[in-house]
Amino acid sequence: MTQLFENINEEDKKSILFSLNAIVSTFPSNTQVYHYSNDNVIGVVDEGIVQIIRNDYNGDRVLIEELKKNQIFGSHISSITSLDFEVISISPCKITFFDFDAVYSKQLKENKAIIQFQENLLKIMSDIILKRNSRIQVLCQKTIRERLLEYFKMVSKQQMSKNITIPFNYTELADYLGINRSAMYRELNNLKAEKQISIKKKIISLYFYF
Amino acid sequence: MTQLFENINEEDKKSILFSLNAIVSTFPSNTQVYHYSNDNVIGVVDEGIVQIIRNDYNGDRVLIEELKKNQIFGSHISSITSLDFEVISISPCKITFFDFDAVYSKQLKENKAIIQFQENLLKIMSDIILKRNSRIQVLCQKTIRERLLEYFKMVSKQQMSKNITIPFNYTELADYLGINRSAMYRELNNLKAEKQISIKKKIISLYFYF
DNA sequence: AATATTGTGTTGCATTTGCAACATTTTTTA
DNA sequence: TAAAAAATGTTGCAAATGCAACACAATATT
Repeated sequence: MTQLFENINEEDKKSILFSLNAIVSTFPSNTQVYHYSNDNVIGVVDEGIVQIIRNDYNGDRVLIEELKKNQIFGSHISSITSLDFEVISISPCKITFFDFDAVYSKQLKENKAIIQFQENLLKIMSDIILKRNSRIQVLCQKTIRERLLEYFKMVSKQQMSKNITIPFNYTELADYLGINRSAMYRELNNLKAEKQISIKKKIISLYFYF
Repeated sequence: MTQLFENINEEDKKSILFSLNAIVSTFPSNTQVYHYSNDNVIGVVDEGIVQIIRNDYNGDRVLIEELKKNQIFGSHISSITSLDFEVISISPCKITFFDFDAVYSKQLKENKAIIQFQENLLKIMSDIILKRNSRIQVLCQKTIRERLLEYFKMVSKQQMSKNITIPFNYTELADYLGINRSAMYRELNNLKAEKQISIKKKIISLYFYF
């Protein structure tokens, strides 16, 4: 996974962050990390874990994404341009905010390191697009069983193992898959009964071929 | 919507395309436009319409996206790194292909217009991410009714009207929403019966408040 | 212009799903 | 460490959904 300051030395990093009006903030757990504004702010997670969540008009919450160290969010890439989107810390965390529009300011065009920075940003964006595509692939599956299996295959490919570790708790997993939690448990039990999978806490072993 | 060569003159455009090993190809309707390769190729739709499609292991097709003039696709941003992804022309079309990795080659760093090109590419990517997020928002709705309404709201916002024009045929719309076609019709009829919407061919009028 | 293909629209039925309402366990917070 | 909150796990039931199998209309193809 590409990082924002890959191949950029400390000095250039400081200079870039200064030019981008960067601000570093810390937050306790369970706090709103990002408030809607008209500026195109990008946030980088330096420490901790945050979630991008949208609250439905009917009260359901949609977990858009969970972000860890070095991952980014912002109005340009997270649809958090409306009030129903939230970025929430689920552990104490440290976030660097900077101004997206400033990335292409004239001032910065003089700085050579900015080209590397832009390249990193572009690669991060293409990573995000690939992640979103995978998510769409899973969500397009019609049945709960198909969603689970598609998701398991995806994670198995990422983790390069048939024993996968779910990066969510099971309530969040249901949110992520866009399905009802209890219906998900039912289907997990069916899969267990058919010996397609086995579950030990957050480790799921896949016994089917793909 | 940002375009790849916005604020770049013809001369610079030619120079950039040359450096990126660009090739312009034309295709008749219903043809495979993109074949999997190890290179990180980006395709730009100059004329016509193409669809990015993934064929499921169980035979269902998932319509990832429909692309028109100036929109882009590629291995870096379309998950078309595996053989089950296809890019299909649904009308005669003209496509410019270029090498993604060359965008940051040393040769190009000497060219000033490339900075504008990189900026455009970055903005296009953030547009794509926003589009994918909207799609996820729709697909996370649990019922067919909710998906339809969420989608209608989204399109209404885009088209800035309560009389929206569906950019698909209804079979494709069902694919896009990840639901069964006949179940979709049933629900559309329910919505009509409740006078929440009315349908005339591909124009749907929304009567509910949001 | 005739034929083939694709899209539209409907319905019955079996299956899947969401929901509510629980009990229980685990984790967090005071 | 006690109390509160959140997560796990289960089940019955009503409602929603997918699927198959149609008929018909509209487009494309030869």
